Amino acid sequence: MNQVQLVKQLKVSCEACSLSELCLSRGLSADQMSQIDEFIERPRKLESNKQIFEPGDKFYGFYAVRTGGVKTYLTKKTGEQQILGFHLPGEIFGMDGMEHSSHRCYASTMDITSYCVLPFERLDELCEILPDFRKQIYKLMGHELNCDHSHQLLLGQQTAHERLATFLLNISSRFSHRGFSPSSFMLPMSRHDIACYLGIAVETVSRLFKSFQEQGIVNINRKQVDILQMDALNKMVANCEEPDLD
Amino acid sequence: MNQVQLVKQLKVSCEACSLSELCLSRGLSADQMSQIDEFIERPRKLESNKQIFEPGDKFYGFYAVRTGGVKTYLTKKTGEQQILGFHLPGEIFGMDGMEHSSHRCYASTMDITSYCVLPFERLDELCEILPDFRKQIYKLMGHELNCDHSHQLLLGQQTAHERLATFLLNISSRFSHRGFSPSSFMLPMSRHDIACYLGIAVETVSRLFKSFQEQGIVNINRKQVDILQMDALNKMVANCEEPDLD
DNA sequence: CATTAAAAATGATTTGCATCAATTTTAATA
DNA sequence: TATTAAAATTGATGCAAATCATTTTTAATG
Repeated sequence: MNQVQLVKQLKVSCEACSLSELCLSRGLSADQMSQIDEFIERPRKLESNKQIFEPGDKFYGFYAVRTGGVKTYLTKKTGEQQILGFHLPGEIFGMDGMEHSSHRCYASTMDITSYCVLPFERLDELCEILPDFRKQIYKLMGHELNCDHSHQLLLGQQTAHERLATFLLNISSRFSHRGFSPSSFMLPMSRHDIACYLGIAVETVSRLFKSFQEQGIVNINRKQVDILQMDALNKMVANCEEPDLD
Repeated sequence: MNQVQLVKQLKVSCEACSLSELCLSRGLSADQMSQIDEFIERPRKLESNKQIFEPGDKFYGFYAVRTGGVKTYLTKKTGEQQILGFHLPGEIFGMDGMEHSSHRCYASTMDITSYCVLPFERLDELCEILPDFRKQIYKLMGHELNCDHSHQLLLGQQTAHERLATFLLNISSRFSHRGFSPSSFMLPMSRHDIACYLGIAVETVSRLFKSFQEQGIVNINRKQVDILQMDALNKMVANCEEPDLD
């Protein structure tokens, strides 16, 4: 392989990225997409359990997960962490830094992970000149807020088994949107992380997975999840949800 | 009073508004502020317990509380509500509608309340031409996210008395920023709403208020709160917080 | 001011889940 | 492949806070 080809391979391209339908460039024209391409840095790669940023770190921009998985979280002084969100390929995180130009939470990889960095100043410039892109950014922020709101409902009002069912359906739906099976997938996070996201104890996660399996609702082997009765899960969360809109 | 004066009085003005230091116009020049003035509608007034919007309602824009108080919330089908946030004078709500151009949560008044409506299309136009204003909007959205994150930490990891102490300190600090006493104020919301915000039972709120009072930490009479030992409250939440940044 | 309904407070009881403690399984590393 | 540490599971026990039931207080209305 010659020099030119190598450089080409290293150069990021949203146009070529298999995640372009999910990520920032969603709904943009090829022309607009190439404008984003111009400033996106070469993807960075980290192994599992590495920190991407922590509270106080300067806000550099948004982060887009390409492969692997990232968790964002807050901690109590006693060490317990509350996981705010799991971020799968094609998803964006880091918006917590917008308020003070410095981050307020931690972000760590949960697996070997590669991600793109989208410098905020460049995004802002695009916002100035591309109304469509601006709308995309608004939408993204609204989405983030709505995810947090659902999480608040879960943490404040749902029982442990409702929480776990909600979690499985949420991950399933996100895999499904990326074109993968909604009923068979690998969880990128540990039991401990699931517990910290759901606000329950690890032991409870174990026991509930076992219980779901005994009821024939799922098959769970380590991180491999097979949902056998999607309706049973849906029924379990039926009382927790708002009716579907638009 | 003649016709002209009457019209002038009805006309909203961010410049003249006593909340301008808190609300959207924060940090803008007088010139820029007058640009906002041009599209803000006459404030609307509602009595207590009236709905401003509900899930599915078209997203018209942001809302700024002038007087009174507003709660935003989600509900389970069984009726329980999870309050997502309380919105006091000078604060903004309604950003949940940005994702789908329709709201995802409910917003209701908790008191006689007047509020301004900020049409989103107009805000967006200002974003296009005023980089400073755009930054203000980003900051606002980041703030909203960070509030939600703190709330997630509270709901997922804090005990009932930590939650109530956090709540009192949070309200205190917000009143304080508006120039009111941090240690003596009227709560705009009912015990039930406090419970729904904190993810605990109303009875628990009553009992904890009583317990705090017996310890001489606060004096609570109906909705009037007097904080006697701010340090005691701070100590109570000491393990829950991240170190202060910037 | 009397009547009624809603909100808040108080007490008794229950329970879902945490916590504690101990194994078992899986993964990491020499 | 053996050794070790971390992750996950399983069981026993305790408790914080929910739930249920009742009373008291406050606010609303004729």
